[in-house]
Amino acid sequence: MALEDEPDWGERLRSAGLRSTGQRRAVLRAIDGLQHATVDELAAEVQRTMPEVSLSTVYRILETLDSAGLVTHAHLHHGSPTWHVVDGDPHLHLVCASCGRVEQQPIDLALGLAGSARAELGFEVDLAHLVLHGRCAACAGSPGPATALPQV
Amino acid sequence: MALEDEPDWGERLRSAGLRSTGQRRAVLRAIDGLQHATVDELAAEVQRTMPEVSLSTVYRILETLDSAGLVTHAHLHHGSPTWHVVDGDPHLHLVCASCGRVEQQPIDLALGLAGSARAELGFEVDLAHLVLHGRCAACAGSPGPATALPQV
DNA sequence: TTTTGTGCAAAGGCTTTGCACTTTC
DNA sequence: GAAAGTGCAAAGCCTTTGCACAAAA
Repeated sequence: MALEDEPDWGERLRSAGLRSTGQRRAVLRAIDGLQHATVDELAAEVQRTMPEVSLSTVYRILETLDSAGLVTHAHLHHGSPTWHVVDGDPHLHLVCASCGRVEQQPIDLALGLAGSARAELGFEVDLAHLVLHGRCAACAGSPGPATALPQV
Repeated sequence: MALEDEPDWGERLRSAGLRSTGQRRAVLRAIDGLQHATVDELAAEVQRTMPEVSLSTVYRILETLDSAGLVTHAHLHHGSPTWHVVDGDPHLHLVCASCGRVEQQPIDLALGLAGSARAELGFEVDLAHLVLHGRCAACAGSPGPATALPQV
């Protein structure tokens, strides 16, 4: 979030062998800023500063960035996928079925599971794509003050 | 599927407070037989014996059965959800990103993860909805072309 | 007989595609 | 200047909905 930490998106694009266009940088910036945003949310964010960017361009950019490995997506909710930047910091997602909130956790949480799957089944779990559905602390019954605001 | 083990779908429907129609029984039978089938696959299976059953009817029946708790669905792949009957036997799904195969495993595999999530985060994981993406033993081990095949 | 379910066809929403123009390298 | 990217609009899925008819209770 800190502006000074803002990655050099142009550089990242070039490193990935892609051309650095204003639209692509804007989409990267939007994904990085919004975290877990849907296509429409990203498009809206981009169009705030570049109103002429079309939805189809956003779709195409997302696909390009995805195959280049710069971003990835997960199906956290039923409808559209949500997107986020691929950092050096893979994480898994916890999605609350009650309040809809998404939280991230380091993949360490699931290292045991991954180990078991590998040892017992030979299955290599992709932890960065792991989504845990369930109920967050607030909704599961902790009497605590519900931070249970609907996402968005 | 041993025929003698075939559940009495009409009875199940009635118990759930639903009317027992030929279409509903056929959809239940198809879900039970195909396992992890998509809407189109289910419709095709049903239409094999009841050609006049329309796709919209299958959609409506799935929604009805879902809210009645007789079946459930998971988003195993990107597109359509896949459906399966709710038995006394919850399981989690392992989806191979290379060959697209889906395997089921008892939820025991992830009990440790669920415990950690509860203890450390207060998050109650819904194990029956857990999907592990990754590479199955065949695709992870064999350096073959499997890793390059687009999912079917 | 009343209530609920189904078939058909049309409408909706989200995503992809074609083509001419613009931008990057 | 060549190759790649973008905008716009149209086309394509998949899914839902409206309405008259059919089936279940």
